[in-house]
Amino acid sequence: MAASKSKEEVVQEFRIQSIQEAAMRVIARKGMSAATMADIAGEAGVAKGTIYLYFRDRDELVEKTFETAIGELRKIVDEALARGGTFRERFRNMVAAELAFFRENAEFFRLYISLRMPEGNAAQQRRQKRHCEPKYRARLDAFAEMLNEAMERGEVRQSDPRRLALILKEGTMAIILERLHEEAPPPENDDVELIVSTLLDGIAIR
Amino acid sequence: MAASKSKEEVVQEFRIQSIQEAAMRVIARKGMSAATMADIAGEAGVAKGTIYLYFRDRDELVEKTFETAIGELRKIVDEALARGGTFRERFRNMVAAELAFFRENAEFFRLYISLRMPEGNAAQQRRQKRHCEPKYRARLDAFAEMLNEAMERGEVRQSDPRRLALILKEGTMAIILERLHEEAPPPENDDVELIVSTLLDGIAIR
Amino acid sequence: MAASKSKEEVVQEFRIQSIQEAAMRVIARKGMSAATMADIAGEAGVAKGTIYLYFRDRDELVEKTFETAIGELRKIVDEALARGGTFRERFRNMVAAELAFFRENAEFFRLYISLRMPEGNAAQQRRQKRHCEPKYRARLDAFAEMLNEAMERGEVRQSDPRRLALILKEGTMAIILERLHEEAPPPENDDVELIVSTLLDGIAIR
Amino acid sequence: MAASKSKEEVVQEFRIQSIQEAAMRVIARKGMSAATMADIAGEAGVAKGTIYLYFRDRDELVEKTFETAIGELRKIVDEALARGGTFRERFRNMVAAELAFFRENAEFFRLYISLRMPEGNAAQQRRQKRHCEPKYRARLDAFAEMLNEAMERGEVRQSDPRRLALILKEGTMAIILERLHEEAPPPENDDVELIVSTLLDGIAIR
DNA sequence: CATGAATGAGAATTCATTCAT
DNA sequence: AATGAATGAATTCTCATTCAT
Repeated sequence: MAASKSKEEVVQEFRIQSIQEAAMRVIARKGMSAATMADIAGEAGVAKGTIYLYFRDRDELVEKTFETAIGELRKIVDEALARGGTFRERFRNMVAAELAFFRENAEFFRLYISLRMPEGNAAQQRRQKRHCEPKYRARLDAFAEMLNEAMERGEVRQSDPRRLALILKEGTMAIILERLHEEAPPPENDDVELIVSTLLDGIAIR
Repeated sequence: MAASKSKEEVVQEFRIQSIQEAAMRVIARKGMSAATMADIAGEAGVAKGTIYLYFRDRDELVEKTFETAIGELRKIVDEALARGGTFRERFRNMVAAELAFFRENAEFFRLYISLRMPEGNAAQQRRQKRHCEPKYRARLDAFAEMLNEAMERGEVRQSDPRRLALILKEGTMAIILERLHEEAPPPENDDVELIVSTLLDGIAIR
Repeated sequence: MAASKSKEEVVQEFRIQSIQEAAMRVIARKGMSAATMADIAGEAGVAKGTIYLYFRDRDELVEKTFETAIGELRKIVDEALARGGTFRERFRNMVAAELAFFRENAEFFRLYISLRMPEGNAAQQRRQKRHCEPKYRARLDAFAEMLNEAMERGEVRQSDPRRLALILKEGTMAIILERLHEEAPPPENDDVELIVSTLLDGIAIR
Repeated sequence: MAASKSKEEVVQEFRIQSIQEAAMRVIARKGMSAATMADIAGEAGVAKGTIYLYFRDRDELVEKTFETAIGELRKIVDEALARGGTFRERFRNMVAAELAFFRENAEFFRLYISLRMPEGNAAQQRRQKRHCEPKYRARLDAFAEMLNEAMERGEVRQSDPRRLALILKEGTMAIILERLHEEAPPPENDDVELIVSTLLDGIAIR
């Protein structure tokens, strides 16, 4: 009834985590289609067959891996938003949290970007099937809701909240991506300020 | 005006174009890794072997296809920018041109998004190698330069032009992507206005 | 005496040997270029993919197979030579050993003959690359050295030992080849005597 | 009735000869299986399709090419033998003629060597089918006959003439092959003498 | 006649998945 | 539970041959 896990469950969770982390690293390094099960098994330090004890097939492994990773990002962002304050403060906290997350999960980034791909590729046979597009959508809707509330409070001007959410999210993401490429990116806070002021205040001089 | 092409050249260009268009369609439909040479040949209405008369291997086909597609986008955007006017007008023209391009090349979109992936996947073995990341970068730099000039003219507030370019481009792209998903997207002009006013004027109420 | 092999090593060696023997049989039967990986796999009783667990590609399989086969011939000939005696005796032993080897490895013969092809086919793209020409050369040099010693002992008249080695080796080989063709070749010993006396004593009547 | 050829026949013969010579050069350079029809057409300076106007398929081209080349060798050797004299003289003339032929047709050599391969590869599917093995056999038989006559005249000691022919032919060929490899081969006459004395007088000191 | 672009059967190679140990 | 050798379907690529121009 309580939360105590049997030793078997602990081992099992550890295995699952190791394999997912290995999958993330390998996919990040070699790309979605070049990452083979052998690569992932090697990176995880297990035999190929072992992966199939925990995941039905390659698709399930990739899907679950993405879900787990996004779940973590979600937790971090939610915590940032929960700290309350004005919309500007909450947006700043969110951006800062995302920058920090990707700093520590740089490898994951390339994965994440492909998450945003539209689904609809009906017959997409082998790799990279449905995956967690839905998760990304859900995250976005939550952010749109936050924008909506801010509009109602008069903090943000009236507009389609979903579209604003997209612009803000992707604008932020663009900077995160850029930082991953840079040898010596500027201090995180500078970029947080740049993003917040650009998106909240615009770039035009009035 | 002269420079007339021999019939062979015309035929050759036509073939190359047919194959590239087929490749775009198939990749858009089935995804980068599920698109086989057989699929592409079938879609193009030629035999498998024929593709190898025009492209060394699968990698070259994909690479060249992307380059061609980006080249077209570039042409369209350059024309929009050449129409001059204030920064706001030029940005509006550019956004409108991009929206129009993707409206007519919806299938291409999914390709384009993967273009923006960071390189660095050194050993990425087979598919989806270097590709045209550089092209995307070059496009971005041109836009950053335009922003820089606008700053010097006092139309845009001082900031890192490269970062602003990223935010504006990806913010725009996010809306384009969204439109591709929507059953009945709003009039293009509405979205152009939304993007321009959001990014130039910000979303905050002062 | 110790150096006992783990079971895995034994199995691995067995597989390698099976595949190489299958390759020899198939190449002997169908010729170098008509022998496909599917043929070889079928002959070996394994799946196509299995071959690639033990050999990088077709070229490596062929190369290694030849090397192994020549190594065996070498062992047999070396044993014959080690039995010592006059040059005539040693040559006779060598010839007899080679005849016996090819009797039991008739299939291998057609392979062997192509081994002797000159290299220099620099750009030879796919099949039949460098291969074991060097091995054949090394064997020849060893025989030339034996001739040299015989000259110093006064058993053989002075001449270029390398050229003599060539004539003797190829003269012997010619008979071996002939025997492979014949429905009912004469007793091996008769041919051994014919070769030895022809090459040592000449055919002219003085 | 006379020998005069129409212009068409002359052109046709010229084409056939060009293509065969190209085939010889390419096969010599790249090996039997790596030599493609495209290679040969390119070397001959004609289109691929043109070859099929003169040869049914690749097999016939190779076969006819070999036959032609061997025919030339045959003519040269026959002339040498026709000069008469003792067996020793005639053999010397023959060896000298062969050395000279291969000096001027070095590229052909690698072809020739593969001619001597045993047939019997029943189902040998694609390349390198029956070919002119028979021609080589016929040449050999003629030489065996010459040996036979020399035996009857008491110039050569009694033995199986066919086997002697083989040893002499292949012994000679071994030296020719060697010369093709050497940067600076010794004077042709030295090798002629070496071959003649080795094979007629033997190498043993009595 | 000559051409060479197009073809497509067939060969090499890869890799997700299974299963005996 | 874990392993990794073996599998074979699926894929890329080659090249002899054809045929419309």
